[in-house]
Amino acid sequence: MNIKSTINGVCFENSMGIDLGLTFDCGQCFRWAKKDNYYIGTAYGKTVEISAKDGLIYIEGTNETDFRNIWAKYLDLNTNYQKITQEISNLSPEINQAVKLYSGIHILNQEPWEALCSFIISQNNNIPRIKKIIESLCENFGQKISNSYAFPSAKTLSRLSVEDLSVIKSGFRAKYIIDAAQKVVSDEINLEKISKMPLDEARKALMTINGVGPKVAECVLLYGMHRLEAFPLDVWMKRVMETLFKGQKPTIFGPYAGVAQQYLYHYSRMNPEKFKD
DNA sequence: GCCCAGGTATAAA
DNA sequence: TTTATACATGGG
Repeated sequence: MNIKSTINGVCFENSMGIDLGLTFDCGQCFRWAKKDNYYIGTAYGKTVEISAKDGLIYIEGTNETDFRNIWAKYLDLNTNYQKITQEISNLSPEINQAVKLYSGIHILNQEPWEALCSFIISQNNNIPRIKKIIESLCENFGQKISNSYAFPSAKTLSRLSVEDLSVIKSGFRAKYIIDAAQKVVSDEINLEKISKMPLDEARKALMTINGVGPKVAECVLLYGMHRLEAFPLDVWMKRVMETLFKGQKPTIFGPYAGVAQQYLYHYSRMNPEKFKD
């Protein structure tokens, strides 16, 4: 990829066609805030501002080294999404339409621990409040980095009590966060190893954490471990379509099809009439 | 007040 | 194995 340094960051041609709004606001991540003409967010302990203009993507607050080591991977800039979306398009007219509308979504490479915590917090919750709780978690227990806060480590959170966590108002989820942190610190849960396990084994391991069920496990695998390859796309798609046509939300996440899932999620929200019986 | 939110643990059928 | 209910909190 051809990148250039700017005064306080880098810029590069948006040849992969990433759509920042769709990518950051589709529900896969919770720490990006939309400003006037850019998104500001924190990942891997670094805060940056990302914007798109005239076919270029600008990342402010970074350098070429961090771009290559962190942001190119985080934003999944080296995956051929155009090829994926073509495959998806052939599956059905609905998917084809959805792909047209939402073809700039990238599945991010988020940190496994952050994804695990975030999706524990997401259960029986809504996105604005999920974001608030996570921001509060970072402000109260994360390391300060300039004007922002890193996501707190498992080690930090493992020492907290439910009362300590009451400041973030996560409700009944507090005990789950602490259990996850303690299992990670004791190495009973090794996210690095789990990320390389066969899918069913990995899912089983994640679900030994109190408060992690099939849905949270899928989100961690998909968004925190980038296990996009693990499900056959057609099998997953069938599940989602069946769920949608039953009038329910697609609550089980998939593969590589995470891409398609995101399309479908948006598509079903934007065109609810098409998904009524 | 009542209902719901990208669910899960628990008890009971 | 499948089905009902509570769970903390805040917004509509």
